Amino acid sequence: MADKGITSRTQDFSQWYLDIIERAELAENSAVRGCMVIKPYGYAIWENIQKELDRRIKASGHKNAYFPLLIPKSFFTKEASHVKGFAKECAVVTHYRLKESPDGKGIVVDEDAKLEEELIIRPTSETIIYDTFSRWITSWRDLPMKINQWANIMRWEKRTRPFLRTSEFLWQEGHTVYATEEENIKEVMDMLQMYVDFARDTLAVETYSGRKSESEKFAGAVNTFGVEAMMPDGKSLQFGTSHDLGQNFAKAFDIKFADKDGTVKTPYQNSWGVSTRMMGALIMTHSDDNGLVLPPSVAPIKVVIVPISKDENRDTVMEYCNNIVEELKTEIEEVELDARDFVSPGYKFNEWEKKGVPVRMEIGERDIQNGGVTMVRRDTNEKMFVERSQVLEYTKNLLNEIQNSLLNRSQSIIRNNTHAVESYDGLKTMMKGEKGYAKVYWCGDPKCEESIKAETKATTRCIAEEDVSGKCIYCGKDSKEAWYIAQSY
RNA sequence: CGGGGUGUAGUUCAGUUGGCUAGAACGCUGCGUUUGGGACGCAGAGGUCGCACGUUCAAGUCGUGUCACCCCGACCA
Repeated sequence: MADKGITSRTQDFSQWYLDIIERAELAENSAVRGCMVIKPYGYAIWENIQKELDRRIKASGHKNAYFPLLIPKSFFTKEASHVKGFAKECAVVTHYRLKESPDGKGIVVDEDAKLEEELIIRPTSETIIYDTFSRWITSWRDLPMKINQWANIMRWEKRTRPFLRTSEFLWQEGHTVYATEEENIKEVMDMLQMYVDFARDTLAVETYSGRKSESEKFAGAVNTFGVEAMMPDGKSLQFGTSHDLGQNFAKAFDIKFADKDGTVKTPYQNSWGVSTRMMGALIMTHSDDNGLVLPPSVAPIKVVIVPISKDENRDTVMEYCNNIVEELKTEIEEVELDARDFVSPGYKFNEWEKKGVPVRMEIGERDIQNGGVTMVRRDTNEKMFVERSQVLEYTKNLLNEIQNSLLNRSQSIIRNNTHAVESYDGLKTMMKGEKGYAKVYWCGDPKCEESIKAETKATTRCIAEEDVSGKCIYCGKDSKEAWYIAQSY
């Protein structure tokens, strides 16, 4: 079941992984660790993800905007629990100028150019956006205010892992302001569901979603709801969150509006985001020992055609291939003809497998004589011969079939790795072995949660069921809630 | 911040009790032969052995210091 190989590959930089990203080498003595360069092929995957997410976000009524990278320290400290949650992982800008070193060796910070107030490189943008909102919002007519930002952010994590926790990462953060609590909470849940649907339909990743515990919630939020995916090694990956901010930030940033009844009121807010981390979920969920496996919906190249020819018949083969490319492109944009004649077909097969292209066509003299093409699907490595006249129709169906099949596999992984656990000993055994999600009763006491974490490394991921009755797995007291708990990234 | 480890070619690494002009594989460049699962031959380019100081006739190798990175923890909306 668990493929430890895939997981370990996301933690080091093996060869095939280097097709997508590489470790940033910023400088010989740079203290910046855990930044990554996203290569063109990797970025193309991200762009496909962005495109579909952006469509869904706009469909929910949000408009894209952009706010500054640098946040004055004073903004940052306005909401008490927010600053407490992020303070330990912030990069701080203190100066605005360099100068030649007095000893003539290189460049040093000009101490005369010290900023009066330090600037924080955004670890998230609530504070700078809400400072702006306080000026944008004056009347009930300005609400709801629905804004989304695509940006990079920086968190100085003590330990980084490629994709899963990098110092700098790309994300999308949505910020909404409502006049009423009901509207606000509805959207918190709607956006959570949007992420669940996106993961399922586009990434072919099945998830659990629901409310987070007090200790796991966003710094400054009333409630946080998370989306969790199961990785092949039995650990859970949180790849999206939706926060009910209540009036916490509105009060801290003095966001007010005059309502229809003439009184001045404080609005309600929510925020939600997903990051390049979900590319980690995508890679770990689907890939195998031969490299990436990409769902067609996000694959930069959906079909690759590898011509197999010798000098004598190159023209014939290429003409046949070009003809097929032309036909495919009428309905499938992402088709690539690998016309390089300086690498062997075997090399190409391997290379496109590493890159996770869903469908490969191998076309040589033999196929032409048989009146068709050889097709190979990446997810199962199954080879098939398809009549020339059927190629377009067959390819479209095959791409759908691959998308569905990857989702089915993800669904069985999450299902097969979820177990209702009654006894604490059972939980300990599970977390030492196969891991996965334990569905347990928990009384809600943070002390039980903390002890479970200390003894099993498992944390509460999200609530599984409310209004049920059972006994807390740790203390045995009455519990009305079942929770998914797991070790996590 | 604790524990462990590593710094030698673009990459991964070898380099013996200190000893000759510092090596291999992959990658890269050129020419030729190849091409249905990571082709082969020949010729080439490529190194301040992390840095500093020390011991020695002699240091990639030993010592001290320093810097950087990796792994395991702790931490992580």
